[in-house]
This record gives sequence, structure tokens and C-alpha cells, in this order.
Amino acid sequence: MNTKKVFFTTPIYYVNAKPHLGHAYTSIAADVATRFKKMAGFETFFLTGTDEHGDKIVQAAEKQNTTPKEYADNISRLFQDLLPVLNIENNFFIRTTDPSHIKIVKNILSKIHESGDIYFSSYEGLYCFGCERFYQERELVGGKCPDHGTVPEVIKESNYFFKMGKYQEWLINHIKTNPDFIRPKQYKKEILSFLKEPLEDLCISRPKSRLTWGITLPFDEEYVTYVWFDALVNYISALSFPDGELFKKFWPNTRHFVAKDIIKPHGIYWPIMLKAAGIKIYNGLNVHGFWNVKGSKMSKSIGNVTDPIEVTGIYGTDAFRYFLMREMVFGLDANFTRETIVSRINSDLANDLGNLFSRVLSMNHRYFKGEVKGPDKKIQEEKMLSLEPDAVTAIDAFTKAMDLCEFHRGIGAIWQFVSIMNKYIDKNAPWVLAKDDAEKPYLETVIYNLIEGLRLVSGLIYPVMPETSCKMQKALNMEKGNNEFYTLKEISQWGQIKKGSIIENPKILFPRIDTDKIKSSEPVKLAKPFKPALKEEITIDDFAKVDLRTGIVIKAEKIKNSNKLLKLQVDLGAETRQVIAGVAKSYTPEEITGKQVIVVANLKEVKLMGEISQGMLLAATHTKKIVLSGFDKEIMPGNPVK
RNA sequence: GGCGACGUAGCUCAGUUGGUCAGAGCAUGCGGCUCAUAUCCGCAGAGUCCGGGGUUCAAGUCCCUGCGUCGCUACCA
Repeated sequence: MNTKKVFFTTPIYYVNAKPHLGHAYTSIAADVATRFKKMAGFETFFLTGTDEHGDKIVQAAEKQNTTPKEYADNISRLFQDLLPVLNIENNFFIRTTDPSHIKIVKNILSKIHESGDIYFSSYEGLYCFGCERFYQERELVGGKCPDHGTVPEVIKESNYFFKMGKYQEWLINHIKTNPDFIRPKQYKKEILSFLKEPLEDLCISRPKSRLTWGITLPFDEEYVTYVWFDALVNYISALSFPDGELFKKFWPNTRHFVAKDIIKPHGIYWPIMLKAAGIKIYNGLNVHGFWNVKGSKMSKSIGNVTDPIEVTGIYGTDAFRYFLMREMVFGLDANFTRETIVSRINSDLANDLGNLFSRVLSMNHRYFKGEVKGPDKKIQEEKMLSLEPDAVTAIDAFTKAMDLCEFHRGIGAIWQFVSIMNKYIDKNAPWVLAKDDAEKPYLETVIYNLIEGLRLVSGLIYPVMPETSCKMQKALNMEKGNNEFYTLKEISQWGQIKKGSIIENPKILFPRIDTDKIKSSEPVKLAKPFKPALKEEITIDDFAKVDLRTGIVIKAEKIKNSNKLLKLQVDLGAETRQVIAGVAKSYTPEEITGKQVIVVANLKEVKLMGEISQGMLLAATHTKKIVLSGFDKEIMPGNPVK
């Protein structure tokens, strides 16, 4: 038997926070893809796990007075416990602290090091000891660390670097010649556009003086490897690279599922790492968008971080899985609100599918005491009663869409068939046929086709709603054993329902959710979200750190080679400051001269386009329009503004 | 500022290579049925397919430009 094989992964989730909606989506999407491929006859392997090394974990652990390992154990446990709640059937759960993983990371590092693609180099940078990290100049706030408010020190450090630039052309070519390598295609474009600029080499180490919570480099005891190098290797360490059966079986028939924020590591570092280590390149990357919640990005300060366990508890696992897969166009962002999920559940699940199931089975019960009758071939042909052609169409559209991870379309194809069945009932009006004994064969044919249709639907929804699939099949006397399912091939054959068997009166598949109740129990929050999102709350003391003063622009001139910056001399009373302001698009030097402005007077000076800037003007911006702040009456320069 | 994506009915969005492409779902209104979870079925809305140019016998669908939204990136103080 030469079965086709495919390997699906989620990213390994960083253990610095508990799982949220986004994690749940990625995992469910990969689970749906895996289940679908199983239906299509593939042998599959599905991997997820946690990423547990690095600075942040050490810091978080210290805060809780615990060890990094213990801290990681706790959060990793949360991710592991989430899986059964979401009904995710992973084959393995990897942790970057697993000894076997660590061994393989070292193996790969050695390989690349030996081939000469890792080199040692030192560099100077601005280092904040509080944060234990380097900052780029532009990341600083007023020349100070944004977290600690201290001025970072210039220090020299040596590290190991991975020669990524060497493989840039190769990668561009690889992406172009493998159109499915990055999907959907907007992300392929994004990566290619990024690759137009020269790739910088990747720093892959940290000295142990700064960080010990990591994997020691095999070629230098004094260093640990850093972030992505450790994390990405999980995809093959979990398969026991290089000699494991799993690796031989599944690599490189791999599709990685990731959210759009980590396409660079996966679309650039990872293939180059594989190439440099002489390992085959994985088949492809499936990139999805973000879930916004109530119209805003999920964030702690807004308080809309959504807990998948809580949501599942309210709506049920299958409904939650259905909603996520149906609502999000794979690749694009989507919005999560109580209204949208309730609307999906009520109209798609309760009204369309649930009610169809209920009405068909109860008619069968009412007219035939639950016994499954067969179709009358003659009448079926005469009146074109067979639903088989529509079923074939549905299976076909479903399969095509699911193959491309276009889950929303795959589901759409099933629901189109559901809609056809509802119309079919209306058209043939079984309740009318039931009044006339002569129409009995007609009635039997209609009901039979409907039951068959439900059988098909029960099979097709399996990847998305495994529990409901099983429930329906049980009701239809078509259930398989535990954890078993019908393959596409098996469900495709029309006319499989067991004639003569007795089908019970149906139970409700999906109860409707009373929207009135929700409205009354939930205070209406119609507040429009801020755009951009509101920053973190500060105290009056925080604000008091900013020294605002009144000023008057006494001189203004353009800066060469800059279409945005003006060089201003601003009178602050006690002294005249030079301020470089990015207002040239909206103000000419003539216009701005003489204006009263508000100046941030205690801002650390910086150089912009070679000119010293000793402050900053307050202004409002909307797109490209800039409007300076000012006063409605005359005021002396140098006054404090509060 | 640079690069890129997008802008289609009240809402969420489909619309492949230019010619039944002006659509679906939800919401709304009216009508029908009663098997069903007050569910289902039918009909209606008509929307300058963001504005303006252009290519073409023919353009949401191609080109240019303006505006708007979003992403990446930068000299954003």
C-alpha cells in the first residue's frame, strides 16, 4: 500500500501567556485540514507544542518566584489542556525543553556550523541592562529605554551569526518556482517584496552571561542559541530527524499553519536553515489573518482577549469550530463578536441544518413509524426526485475548496446542499402526499432522498464538527466505531442508508440561542473603538514627566533631500531651540513662521537628516494632513502647558 | 516617504484569464406552507461596483491619477 502522506503543524506557542482565540484558530484550522486529508485517504501526522526558552520566560518566572522550567511547565500545561476542549487530535505535542529536541537542535547547529554558514562576529550596540537586550536607536523613547527610562549603554558583544544572505537568490527562486509554497498568494507577494532588500545575517546566539535559559551551542559552551533557531527546528525534531521513521515517512510533505505575524521566520529563516543544513525544503506554508474582537485587535489593555475555553463553554465545541472556520476567509482578518457567532449558530446551525435534520426525521417517524423506506425508481425518474446530482456537486466543490484550505468555501458548499434540501421539501410537500395513500411511493422516495442527503451532510461536516457528525450518524443508524469516520470515497456512493432500520425521533442538534436574553443581560456597548487603539493607561505622574512649553516659531527653512522635514528656530523665552519637525507637507516655512506652538521641551535631542533637533511640536495628524496645536489668545513663550 | 493589498446592496463579503457580473448570506418588508428548533419556502429592495481620466466593439474585471482604509518598511520627534 502506497498511501499518500501529509504532515501538518501549528507553530509552537510561546509560553509567556495563556492561550487565546488566535491560538485556538490556528490549531483548529490545522486539525480541520488534517481530518479532511484523512477523509481523502491520506496518512497524516499532526504536530503542535510549546516554545519555552528565552529572556521573557526567565523574567516571567522570576516575577512568580519560580524557575523557568516550572513556569514553562505550567503554561505549557494550559496549551495541552486546551486541545481536548477544542477536540483537536494531535499526534504529538512537542516542547522545546524536551531532551530529544535539544539534541536535534544541536545536531542541526553543528551541521550548519561545519558547512561554514555560521560565523563569529562582534558588534557594538545600545544595551539596556534592565531589559537585558539591545535597542535600535529608533526604538528608544527620548533616547531612553521605553521600559526602564534609563539611558542604555554602548557595549560590545560577540555572537554567532547565520549567513542568510548567501541563500537569498536561491530562496527567491524557490518561492517563484513553487507557487504553492506560500499561500494565500498575498503573503507570497509580501515575502518576495521583503526579499527585494538585501537580507541581513541572523544573530542566533546569546552569551551565557546574559541568558542561560536556552540550548547551549554545540561548538561553544559559552553561548546558547536564540529564539527562532531553537523553535523552528521543532518541526523536524518532533519527527526524530534524521533517522526516525516519522521523519522518513512524512518529511517534506509538510504544510505549516501560521498567523501572518510570523511569516518571516517561517517563509525566510526556516527554508534557508533547511537548505543550509542540507535538508529537503518543506512543501508549504498556510498563512492566516488575525481575529479582531469587537472590531479591535485583541489586547490586554482593551480587555478583549478572548479565552477559547470560556467561549467553548458557552456555545459548545462544534459550534465554535464551525464559526471560526466559516466566518474567517483563510488569510484575511475576521471579527469576533457575540452577535456574529450567535447569528451563525442560529441561522446556519439551528435553522438550516438542525431544523432540516429535525423535520426530516420527524416526518419519517410520523409517516413510517421511523422505518427507513426505499425509493421508488419509477417515480424517482419520472419526477426527477433524486438528490444525487446535487450531492455530487456538493462533494466536488467541498473537496476542491478544502484541498486549498478554503474552509469557508468548503462549508459553503455543504450549506448550499442543505438549502437545496430545504427547498426540495417545500416543493414536494410531503405532508400533502401523506394524506393520499396513492402517493405513498412518491412520499417514500422523497423521504428516502432526504435521509440520504442527511447522511452525506453528516459525512462532510466531519472535519469541522466531528461530534455533530457522529451524532447525526448515530441517529441514522450509520455510526462507525469510536473515533472513526467515513472517507470521502465511502460517503460518495449514493443510496447507502440501511433500509428497514428504525430511526428514532430526532433530538435537537443545535438549540437556538435567544438573542433577546443576550441583549438584556449584556449592557449595550456601542463605543466605537479608537483608531489607532488607545495606548496603555498612565497616571498623572507619568504625564507630569513631559514638560510642555509655549513657543513661537521665529525662523523656518526647508531641509535638503527631505520632503517632510522643516528646520525651525523656536523661541522658548529662556532660550531658542532648533526643532526639526515633520510638517513640511502641510506648512511652508513662510506659513509656520510666527506661529504659537506647544513644544515638548525636555525631550532628549536627536539628529535627523544630520541636523540637531531639541524638542518636538505637538500636532494632530490625519493621514497626510498635519495640523499644529496652538492657542486662541496671545501667550508669552516659555510658559508651562498642562 | 517607499513597497503592497483593498475600497461592490444597511451589514459581512463572492465576483477566475475583460463580453447574462451587477451577485450570495445576514438584517428589513410583504406573501405562502405547517413536516420541523416561531423553523422553512417565495417575492421585493435596487447598489453612480470609491471619484476622475484612458485602452477597447465591450471594464468592478486592464492602464493612469486622486481620495480613503489596512499591512510591511523608513529620516515618522
